[in-house]
Amino acid sequence: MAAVPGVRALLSFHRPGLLLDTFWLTRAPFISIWYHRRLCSDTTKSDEPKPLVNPENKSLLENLNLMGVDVKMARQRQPGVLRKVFTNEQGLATFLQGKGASLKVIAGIISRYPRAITRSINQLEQRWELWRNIFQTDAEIVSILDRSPESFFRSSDNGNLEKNIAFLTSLGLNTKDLHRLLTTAPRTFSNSIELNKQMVEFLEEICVDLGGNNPEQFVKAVISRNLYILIRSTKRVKKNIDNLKASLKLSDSELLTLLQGPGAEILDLSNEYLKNNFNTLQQKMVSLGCHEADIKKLIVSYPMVLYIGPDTLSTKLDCLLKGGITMKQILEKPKVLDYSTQNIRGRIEELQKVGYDFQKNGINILDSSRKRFAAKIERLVATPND
DNA sequence: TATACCGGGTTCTGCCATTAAA
DNA sequence: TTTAATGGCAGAACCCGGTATA
Repeated sequence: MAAVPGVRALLSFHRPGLLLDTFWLTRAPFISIWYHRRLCSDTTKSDEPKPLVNPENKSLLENLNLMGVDVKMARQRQPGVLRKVFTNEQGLATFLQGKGASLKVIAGIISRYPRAITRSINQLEQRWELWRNIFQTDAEIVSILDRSPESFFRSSDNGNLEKNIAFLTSLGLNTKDLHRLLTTAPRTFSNSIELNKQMVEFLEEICVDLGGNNPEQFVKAVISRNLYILIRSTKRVKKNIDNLKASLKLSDSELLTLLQGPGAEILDLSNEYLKNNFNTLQQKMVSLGCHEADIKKLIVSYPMVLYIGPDTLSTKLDCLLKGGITMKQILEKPKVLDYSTQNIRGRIEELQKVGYDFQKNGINILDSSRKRFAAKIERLVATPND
């Protein structure tokens, strides 16, 4: 009976859709030896206790080692793959090399997502072609695979991928949007089509519930503003929306405007993180003499303030206040919080050197690109009274 | 010409748990 | 029982420049 897995594996070898096309290129020389050894050992040592799991495939390990794969990492990630009899590591390597991937990149991909070596050449070629509908070059795809191998290899269901592309296009997302989506959140395309549909339907419902009359446009706006939304659960997004509504005491129309505007950007944050950040911000602002209306105003006009971690936000606010800027000014121009504390501190110091008066001239100067800021400083030095 | 407003670009994977399939 | 496929989670900002307007 112990020989059955080996026999089954050999029988399955003749089933369509398996790795026939490349297998003989990879370890064909090993198979007869392996099969013989497996049958002999299984029949002659039947008294010995059966191992709990199949042993690792030694020739596969040798191959992976030769390819520079971090076998220890691969074992930790997906141990089952190392026990497989039929794999396609050489085929995968040849395929990826043909697309311009270096040996180091290929080794990195297999180390981090070993299941990649179970994909057949046909599957790889089909999937690559589908991605190429969105990307201009192979190099772009290679760089994403290098960054996130799981996104490309986790599913072998190319039909699902094709349906996803069609579905996302049907939402009114153009090639540029799809490109951004696949570059930024490639996992979206490995989601089951049902999961993506679920999120889209959920967002449409939110829009309608809030009195919106263009749910399609709402969905497009949210996805376009937050490319990570489709790789989050509806549970998470719903809880964030509920929390925002309750904490800020927003009317339906205010919430709708917020969500399809800048508020979309914070919907994918973890529920606890968003809640904690809100509480910390509230405490900090109250301690600075702000009222509930100020807090609401700040979050509605600049929701990204809730994206900033508690320590960073506190340090940043202190830095601005210490530099002579008032809370009222920050509430008027919250975008200044976009910039790093280090950047703000440096700019305040430079402006103080040239005698810049924040009360008289405002704080907009802090919210400008490096180039524009430098040009402004030059002008201030040339004409100090400006 | 300088400033204000606003939106876009960058990047966000790696792991674990659960379910389905073999 | 094992493996494959899939869902879900934690983590946590900064900068630039086009265009409208004063």
